[in-house]
Amino acid sequence: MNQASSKSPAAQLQQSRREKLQKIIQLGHDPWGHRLDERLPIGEARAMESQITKVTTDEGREEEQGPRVRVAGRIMLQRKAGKLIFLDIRDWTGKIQLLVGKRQVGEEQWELAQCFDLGDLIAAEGELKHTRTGELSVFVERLWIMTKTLEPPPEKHHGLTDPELRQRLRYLDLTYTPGVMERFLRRTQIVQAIRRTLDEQGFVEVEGPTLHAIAGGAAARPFETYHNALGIPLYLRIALELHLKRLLVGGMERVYELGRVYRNEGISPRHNPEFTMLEAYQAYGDYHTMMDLTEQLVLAALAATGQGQQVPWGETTIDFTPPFERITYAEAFRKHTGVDPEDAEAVARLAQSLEIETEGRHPDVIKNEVFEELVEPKLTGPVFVLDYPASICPLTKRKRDNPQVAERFELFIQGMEVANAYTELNDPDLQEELFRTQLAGLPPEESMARMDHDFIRALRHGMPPAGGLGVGIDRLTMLLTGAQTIREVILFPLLRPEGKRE
RNA sequence: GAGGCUGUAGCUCAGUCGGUAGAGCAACGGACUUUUAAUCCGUAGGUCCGGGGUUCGAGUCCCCGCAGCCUCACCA
Repeated sequence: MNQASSKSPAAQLQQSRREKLQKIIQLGHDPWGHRLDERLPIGEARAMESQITKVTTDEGREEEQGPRVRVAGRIMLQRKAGKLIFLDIRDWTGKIQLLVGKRQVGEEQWELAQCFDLGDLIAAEGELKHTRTGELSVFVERLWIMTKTLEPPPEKHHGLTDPELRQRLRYLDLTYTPGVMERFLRRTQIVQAIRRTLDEQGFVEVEGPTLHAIAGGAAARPFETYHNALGIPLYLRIALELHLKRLLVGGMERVYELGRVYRNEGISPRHNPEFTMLEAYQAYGDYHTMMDLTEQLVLAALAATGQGQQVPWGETTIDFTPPFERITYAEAFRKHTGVDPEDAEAVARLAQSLEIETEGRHPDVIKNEVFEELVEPKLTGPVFVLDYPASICPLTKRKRDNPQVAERFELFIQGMEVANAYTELNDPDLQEELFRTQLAGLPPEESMARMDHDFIRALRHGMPPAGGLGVGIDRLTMLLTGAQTIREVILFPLLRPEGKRE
């Protein structure tokens, strides 16, 4: 019959929008808009409600007089009532109703308003007053199209609910799913507060390399890539640690990096292949120094989100009242398993009952698997677990009076590992030995590849005794914003590529 | 990587026992100068995730694949 009926349904939905786009051009407007000065964020415009006064007209009627405001935003809702249109527009500070009357704006502007669709970005100027039903509104005298939209927005009351669509179409999720924008803005506040706190304490922020010839500093499978001109394989970094420690050697006494690391591993509600990590190193400190710092960082982040110290989390509440509980690894183990962590045989029996492989493995590794299985889920915290078995801590200094125990702590909240800190190992010979022990069991070519000789050389040049801290920013943000999955705090979590479209 | 669940209009969702694919919102046409998820009348819109199979007949049953979610595995 006509071309429209042969088009795809999506194209048919676009068609009326494209026709309106042409109409806007015919009316002499630019459908893609341009700079707009003197515009007020909607939140600020709303705050001017108090400036509205009541006056009595010459005819003796009482009416309102309000300030002139100019606002811009996306059309969320449109109600047409004859020669009157009510538009709800929204920017990232709030929502406000616009009242557009044909008589009030004139023929030309009225024609322009006929070209508006849900989702369009528009601007309006007029008097801020209340409608008859008391709704604060802009009584429009002038309208602009700022940007025409060609796709229909999501359903107006439910928004997007399909988690896949929410992640793929995050740009829609941000405006149409309640709370999403707020959560990501909170994430920014958290990161800002952490930077501010560190900066105030004299730390300097640096940017280390993300391409590593040797992916060290953590145990994780790296992403592999290749440099064409140099003809060498490279890895995306899995940790910030080894380069920051080199800077400690270089004399940067308080140094941190807040950046992305990449781990080529599984995806889960708590794992995304790329995530944001803070690592901070303080010369002449130790793990207790970093424990205090961690607490300060968490509290500063919390304060920045404008919340109290009781934070809702699912069905329960997390109590961030300082000081956070502190418990040794051994005590925590005993408390939550009922087994003496020193009793290797009892630990092994417990491990076997959990179907953990014990054959030919180091007792501390077995113990730690039991710990992860039975203890970590019970650490609702916030709780600092300190003094880890030395054999599972290859980058950590041992306790002076007990070389079996490493000066390391982890901060657990709701069973999640949020922070990890050490008194940093600075003995180059011991470090080299621990690397070798750690790598024993790996094929020789792989173990040589992982041995970072330059890092050992750096230690031989002298790294001051220091405390080092790592904080998982995504997980911390989850906890401070009530997000039950990491995908709710990462703007664009990794997804498989979309199949064919159109 | 394994198992379970899910996938229907742009969006949110129904779809009985296997018998011609539905609603709301959005869109389009019409009425309405104080609406609030506006309302009322009318119209149009489908690769039922993809591919095979069983059947007279498949959105529905079976097999394979794709994607998402959950659990597990991996994650010193």
